[in-house]
Amino acid sequence: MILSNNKLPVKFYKRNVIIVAKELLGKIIAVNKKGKILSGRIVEVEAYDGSIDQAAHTYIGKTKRNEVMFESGGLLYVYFTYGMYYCSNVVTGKENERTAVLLRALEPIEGIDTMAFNRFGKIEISEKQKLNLTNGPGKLCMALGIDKSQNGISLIGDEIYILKNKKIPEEKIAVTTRIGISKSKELPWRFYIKENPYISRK
DNA sequence: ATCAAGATTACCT
DNA sequence: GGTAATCTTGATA
Repeated sequence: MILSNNKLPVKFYKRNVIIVAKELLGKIIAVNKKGKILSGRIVEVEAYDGSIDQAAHTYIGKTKRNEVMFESGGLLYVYFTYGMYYCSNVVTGKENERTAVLLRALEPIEGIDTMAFNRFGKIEISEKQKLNLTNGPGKLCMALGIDKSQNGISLIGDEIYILKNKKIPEEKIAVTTRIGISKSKELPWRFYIKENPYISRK
């Protein structure tokens, strides 16, 4: 059973997006749906910074869609993309810093049966399907039941929160360019835990 | 009003 | 490797 009295404090989030991105690796994100807990260990993330990064939604300035990213750190930014998927981000930095960390993959921990149902419509899944449960930004939102209604909620609240866990040492963090973008491709802002089988791809 | 692009995924060869 | 699915968003008129 995951305890919810060990949440990361707001201060954790109000720092530079690259630092927060790396430190989010290994932490536990939990969703509390009417008392039912779904949780997973964060194993892959990407940083987005609207001040210099053309791939960030906030690069163009504030819009209705991206306004949550302009708030100060500690909120969840959820957006809808490709007509069918949601993606979750952790807002970082100070107000108007317009930075966030995209959650790209989790290692499922608690509520795996519910996640399996959310993803595949059934509870019994193979080992192979288990690896495919939360290994992508759209997949993990589907598994955890995250949608637009959670856009802007506090990560210090009771519905969605992230728990403290020991820091992943630098030598176990892989650094690469980000996936699925066409602008600012060269920025090395994707981070994942080396050797982890639940990452979206090598 | 119309349009192109998109921080993706599943399924195909 | 490639591509269809599916629709919101932001830009342009």
